[in-house]
Amino acid sequence: MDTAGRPRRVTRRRAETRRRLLDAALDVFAERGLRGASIEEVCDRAGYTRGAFYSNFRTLDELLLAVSEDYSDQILDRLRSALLNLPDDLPDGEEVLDAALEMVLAVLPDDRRWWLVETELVLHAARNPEAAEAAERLRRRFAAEFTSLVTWAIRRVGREFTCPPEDLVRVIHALLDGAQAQRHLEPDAVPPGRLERLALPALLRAFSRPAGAPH
Amino acid sequence: MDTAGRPRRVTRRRAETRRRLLDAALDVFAERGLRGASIEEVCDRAGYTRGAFYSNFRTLDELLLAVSEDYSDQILDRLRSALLNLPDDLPDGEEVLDAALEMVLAVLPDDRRWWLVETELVLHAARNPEAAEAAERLRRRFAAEFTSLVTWAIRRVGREFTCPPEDLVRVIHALLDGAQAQRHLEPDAVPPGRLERLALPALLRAFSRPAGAPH
DNA sequence: AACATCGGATACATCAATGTATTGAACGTG
DNA sequence: CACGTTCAATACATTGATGTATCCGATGTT
Repeated sequence: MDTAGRPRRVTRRRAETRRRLLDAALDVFAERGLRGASIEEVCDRAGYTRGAFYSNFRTLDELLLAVSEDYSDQILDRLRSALLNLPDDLPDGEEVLDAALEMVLAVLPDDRRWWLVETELVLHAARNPEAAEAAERLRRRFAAEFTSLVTWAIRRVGREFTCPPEDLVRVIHALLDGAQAQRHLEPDAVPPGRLERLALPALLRAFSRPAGAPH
Repeated sequence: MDTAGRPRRVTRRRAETRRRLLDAALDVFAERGLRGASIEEVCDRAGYTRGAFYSNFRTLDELLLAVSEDYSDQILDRLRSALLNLPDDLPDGEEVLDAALEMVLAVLPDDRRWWLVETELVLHAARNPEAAEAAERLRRRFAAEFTSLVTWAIRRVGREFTCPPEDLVRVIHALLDGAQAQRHLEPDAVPPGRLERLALPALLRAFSRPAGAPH
């Protein structure tokens, strides 16, 4: 009924239903896309009828957004714990960069469903002003957190930026996005991490330097 | 009726109808997406009824592919003529790279519709085996042509690769893709060419060197 | 100019999905 | 344990889109 209404308290049953709907939706959206998915199919897979859906969400659009928030939080958690827990015995000099990079790559999800759904959300937001606002919030939150993590890691690794951190993060983000797409489109030609290992070391070295080094 | 049938000869009228349908479809797919678009809306905008559609295509999927082929050919034409007509008075040394880069950036389309439709096709292909095959062909054709253009330009500019050309092209492609997405999602934060000018010079210098230079 | 073919318009039958209104069961609270 | 509330199931009315079968005007050929 209302998702923006009273701060309805969530019973156990409700939480469980929502969880299962979100999980099912990730699958269905990945397979069929936003407009290609039907409310009924999501409910079927979650083991409910449409009644459950209408009791928890108003539209498929709203569900897509919820799925995205949910998953994106999971990614941030993993990234955070990977970067904040870099081992103490990192190698010295330049190799430290590559070591840190490996840590990050290891923790980034290679989930095809997520790629599909994220892309779907991007498209949806690009077309729909209301969705755009919500997606923008999500994106900002992610970018802010990501930037601060990268900043922290660059320092941790004994380097400093030679450009605004936001710029570097944008470039990294762009590259990760594009690489992800190629990987999923041509899995054989582009094994996971391939493009990232090619480009990121060069970029990181171009946009940061050992701390205290002369310009 | 048949798109794979007899090589039906195209009358003037037919060609015109097809053109207008393709143009209308670019708009409609951009606004609504593949599954969100209706055959009727495409026809309305093109100034026809659904009869015209069914006489030229079998499904919306087929139309999407046709639109993509059409537009992608246009891009290749522009790229080709830009790169093959680099001026004779290019600057010397390292700046030649930047000069060439500017030429390319100037000619790449910044068409929001195209970004939307291309992304839509990617998603569609990722989900649909039959579409995947067709999209794959398109992609290959583009990549091959693009690679040979870049290779030509790198030589033309007095440099040589320090990695397989395909790798560099993939990295460039990934970056262009990701940058395009950011640009369209946050037009204010990411003006056209911003990320490209940040990252590409660094990447080009990392993966090519002046011809004949020592390793 | 007459004719055969082609291409697009129209009418129709069908279907899948939606949102709402209502019901009955599960839940957890006192 | 009983009661009131919450939640999901069900039934129903409605809609928008699809594909086909048919028709008629446009096109270009001899």
